Amino acid sequence: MTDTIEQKCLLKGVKLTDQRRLIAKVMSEASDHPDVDELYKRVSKIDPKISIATVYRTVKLFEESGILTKHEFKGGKARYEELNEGHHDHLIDVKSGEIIEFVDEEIEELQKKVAEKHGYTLVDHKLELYGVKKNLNK
Amino acid sequence: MTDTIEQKCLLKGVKLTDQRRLIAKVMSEASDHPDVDELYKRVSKIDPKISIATVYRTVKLFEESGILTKHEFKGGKARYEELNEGHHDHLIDVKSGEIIEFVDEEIEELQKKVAEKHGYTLVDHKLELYGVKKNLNK
DNA sequence: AAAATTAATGATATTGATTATCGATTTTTT
DNA sequence: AAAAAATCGATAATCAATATCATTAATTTT
Repeated sequence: MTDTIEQKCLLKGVKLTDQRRLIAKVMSEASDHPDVDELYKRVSKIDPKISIATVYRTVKLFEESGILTKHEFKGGKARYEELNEGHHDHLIDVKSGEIIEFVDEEIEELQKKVAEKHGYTLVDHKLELYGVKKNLNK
Repeated sequence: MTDTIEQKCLLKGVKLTDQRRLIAKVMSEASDHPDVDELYKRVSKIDPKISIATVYRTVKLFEESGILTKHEFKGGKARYEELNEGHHDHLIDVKSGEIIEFVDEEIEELQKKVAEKHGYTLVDHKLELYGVKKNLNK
């Protein structure tokens, strides 16, 4: 297991309040990619007083501190995920919405090469694959 | 040169009105990736009567007809581009906003493989590279 | 070709996600 | 403990995009 978000905040000097700590905890425990509404629902169960404005503010703060990443998948609202060393991309099931994480070193390498070829240093990238499940017993 | 948008509409049975024809022409002549506001500005110069609602409606219609593609680059509004056979991805200069188009067959192939490996058939994908220009005379 | 029906337009209201504001509360500094 | 600064909750404002609706244009029916 890797560091919790709370630990990362300590390391990066991001001040934690009760609300932030709660949001950190819920995001650390999430194994999916919740949007703000969903996250708000989850934290509200524990602290019904929390404001959605605080949730928005906090995910933004965490994102700017390099603790969360924001995904803007096709035609949906922004979704958030804990940012860990092991970067990955996403394969999205267009029927069910299920999200599968994957890493492909070869693709990563080729991306860098493409950028270099055009005279650029790659600083970020976004790769999303959209697919439909294959019928395996055909 | 490839077909104009107007020709594609004829082929695909998309009915053209004066407004749609104008939007088609402006998009066919565009070599960049304008958002709706920019497109509205350009068509307004020729037909000042046109409504922005019509521009929104038309790009949506063209997109659904497979004539335009919509790009949702990081944190900006939707941008549109004519869709031609030769698919390509985008390398975005994070400083200037300049957009460079590229194709990399090897990456395309690997994407399909990744999807297959997870039991999926790739139906779509999005690849965006974000980079900074290299100092060439170093 | 006029009447009737259907489709598209322009103007504007509405929506939905996100950000901004602002007074109240909490935390930190002095 | 008083003063200053930061954060919060509630809600207003913003911004892109869609929906509504009366008017105009195009198409079909007679």
